[in-house]
Amino acid sequence: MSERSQETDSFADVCNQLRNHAYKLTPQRQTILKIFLEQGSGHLSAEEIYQLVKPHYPDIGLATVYRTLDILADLGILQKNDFGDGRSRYEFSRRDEHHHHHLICLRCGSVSEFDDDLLESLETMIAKRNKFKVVDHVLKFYGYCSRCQEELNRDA
Amino acid sequence: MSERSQETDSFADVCNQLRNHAYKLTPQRQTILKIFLEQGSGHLSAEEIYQLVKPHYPDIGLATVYRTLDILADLGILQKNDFGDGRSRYEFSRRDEHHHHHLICLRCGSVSEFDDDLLESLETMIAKRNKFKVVDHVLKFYGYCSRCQEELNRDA
DNA sequence: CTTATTGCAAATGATTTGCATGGCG
DNA sequence: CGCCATGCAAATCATTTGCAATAAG
Repeated sequence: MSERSQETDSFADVCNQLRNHAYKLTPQRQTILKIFLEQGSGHLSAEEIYQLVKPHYPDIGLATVYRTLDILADLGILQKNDFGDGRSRYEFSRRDEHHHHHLICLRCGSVSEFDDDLLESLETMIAKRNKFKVVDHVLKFYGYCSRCQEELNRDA
Repeated sequence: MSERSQETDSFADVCNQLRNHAYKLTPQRQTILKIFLEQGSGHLSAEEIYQLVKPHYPDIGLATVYRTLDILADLGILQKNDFGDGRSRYEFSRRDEHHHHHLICLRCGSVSEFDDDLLESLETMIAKRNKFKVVDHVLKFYGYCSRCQEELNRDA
């Protein structure tokens, strides 16, 4: 229940952001947005989003998906990630939410998330030490998720 | 003086690594290797390496450069980086040297490096907390280098 | 000798772009 | 109504691959 109203709020919210930036509120853009609000957790590629949108809006072009993702990422509504599989992956990023980082499994490719408190102090220290003004950071850990660790032990 | 002998050692060292893995020591591979040992510090793209090799070995093909970079990165002799400019960038990575991370300037594109002591403990903690076995990590800070900060203040 | 390696050209795969048409504000 | 947005197809761009010729061990 609280989930639904939260989703609705987010949707209206993003629509306003688009309007404020003089972007038109086309059905294609709305559909893509809804996909993210419904999925919530996934790290979707452009092609995956394209496939998910098609049932709702069959005439959409892949180029439109790319153009929309660009806009949403520029506005900070989506986070564009590179997990090293050759395509960009997008996830919904609630405003004001401090962005998280990723644990990428080298065996099954699953991606999980973690928040960083410690990284804050590391960032401050490094910025000071190098006279470098940090505006964003990316932290990824590659390794094996717990499930894959078990399966590897079993096979060995 | 100590620099030259160090370079020579590194060269012989890498040649041995190739031999140990049953890779042939072709002149193309040797030339590419020397480029890295001479440059030392740069973060070179495949195309840039190709251009640097050509004067020494005009008939080399770009595909060979890519293939060689793959091998050297697999052996841990080179570190393959993604700085978000759409091409991979390689740097020489002395064996036994704990790999460093990057400060990427959003204005001038310069890349500087820093080492991480604190990240170690962060890694341990996160691994424990998430039952995730970490084998590698990537940490990048995006922001403005000291030079660009000055220039931005001047212009403003 | 024997097989890994090479150069070339063609293939790939994600993303971008030109352009005429269509639709939001 | 004007101009942004769209769909389509063609263009890009980095990287990969098939293949016959070549060379390292």
